[in-house]
Amino acid sequence: MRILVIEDETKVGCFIKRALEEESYAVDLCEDGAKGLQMAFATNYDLLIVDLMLPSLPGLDVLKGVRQAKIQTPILILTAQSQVDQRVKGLDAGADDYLTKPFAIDELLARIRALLRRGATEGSGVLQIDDLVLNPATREVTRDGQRIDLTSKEYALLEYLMRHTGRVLTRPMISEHVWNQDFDTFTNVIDVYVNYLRNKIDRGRSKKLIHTIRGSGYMLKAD
Amino acid sequence: MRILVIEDETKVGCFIKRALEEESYAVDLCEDGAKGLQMAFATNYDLLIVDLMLPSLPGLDVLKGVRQAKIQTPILILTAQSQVDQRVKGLDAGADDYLTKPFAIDELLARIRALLRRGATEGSGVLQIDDLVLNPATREVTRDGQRIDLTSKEYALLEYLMRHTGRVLTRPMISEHVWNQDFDTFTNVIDVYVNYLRNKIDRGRSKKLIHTIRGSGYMLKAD
DNA sequence: CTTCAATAACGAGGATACGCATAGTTTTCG
DNA sequence: CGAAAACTATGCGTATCCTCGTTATTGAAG
Repeated sequence: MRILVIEDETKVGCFIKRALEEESYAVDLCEDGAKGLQMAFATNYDLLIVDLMLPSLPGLDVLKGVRQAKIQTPILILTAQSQVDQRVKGLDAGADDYLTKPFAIDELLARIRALLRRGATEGSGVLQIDDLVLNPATREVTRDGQRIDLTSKEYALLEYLMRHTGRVLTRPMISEHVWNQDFDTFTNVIDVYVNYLRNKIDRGRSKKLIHTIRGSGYMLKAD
Repeated sequence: MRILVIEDETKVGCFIKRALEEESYAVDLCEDGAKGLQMAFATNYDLLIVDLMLPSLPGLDVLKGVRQAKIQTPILILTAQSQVDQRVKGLDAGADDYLTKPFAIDELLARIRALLRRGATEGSGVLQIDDLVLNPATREVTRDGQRIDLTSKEYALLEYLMRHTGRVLTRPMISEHVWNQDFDTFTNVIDVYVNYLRNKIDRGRSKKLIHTIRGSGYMLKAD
């Protein structure tokens, strides 16, 4: 999952970035509103986090700009305690949720999970394909009730696959959302990690969930 | 589907080419505006992707040249972040859509699908003839609800046929759009692949969809 | 109706590129 | 510093692609 953070306070921004990366999200940080808006156009993010107090361009305008461009990406806004009216305007302008500064990092992570969840299984909170269950809140993965331990990258890859079940995902797409690179470096990292996942998830099972689409990419599917 | 990419930055160009080829498009890459214009005249492309910043000939002139020649091929332009006015001029000059660099590859792919879709079933997103359904987003093909597995080339061929249902498609036409060769080397690859498709799609069915037009080529049709 | 040439369909097999597996190397982090 | 994770490098097996040669079909001419 790839997230853009637009936050001018360097300290806060870096803190958020680090926290999110520890949760296996791919994170881009931007300290300038105008530039952030461009980045939002340029890249297909899964979530935007926008501080409403920004220097060059007010956060509210970033919001409007994104929504005018018909980009449906969920947006979480950050406001100061005092800016109650700002918050309301933000939600009116198309934000999906808000958080007042200062906030607890756990609170932020919980809201993010909630927002990302919307596009997926809708409601339940866990992602599920056949007997494979992934719980983003606890980062716990089970198959047939049995616990499966994954490394950070393995988890990030699986989550991306599960959020796009039944669709063919090309290597460039995976590279963008799970790794943080826009341009291909001609490596086989993705192949290797798909292999790791297979060993932990499909190895020894009759029903395979990870399928390769030769010449195209990979797909997660029950049938 | 055959796509011409006019992009002077070798790295970006190669990346786009690879990504498109993974989606089973036939791709020509050209790093020079003047030459690209010639290629656009010479070959009947399904889509043009043009970078507006080119060395020899400005991308805008390529655009104008193509449109002056009454070529209706959809055009997608690439612009840098700063060139907002360029983008507007581009759209005025006949471009159908734009993308600012850097961009997300799946954003590009989505736009391409949208542009190619226009000429077809218009809107729904899936191509359908009788009980044969092809979904370009998932690259999934079904007949009578039953899943059909196709290789990359088989899929590319079928998509081309389905986008031109009811029209006679000559071998040179097929060769140009599905394979990457302008001039046939007197092989029978096409015949062979039509045969493969028949085995998977028409074999054992009373209603045949793939028809041979002796002396001309092939046609996909329900009747 | 038969014959014949042109065209298309089909089957078999070889070359190649793709993806998998495994082992080795670098990096991160406690 | 050591262990785990992230990444790179490489060889191998095979699905896919394509060629080639043979068989079947078609349509026109006799």
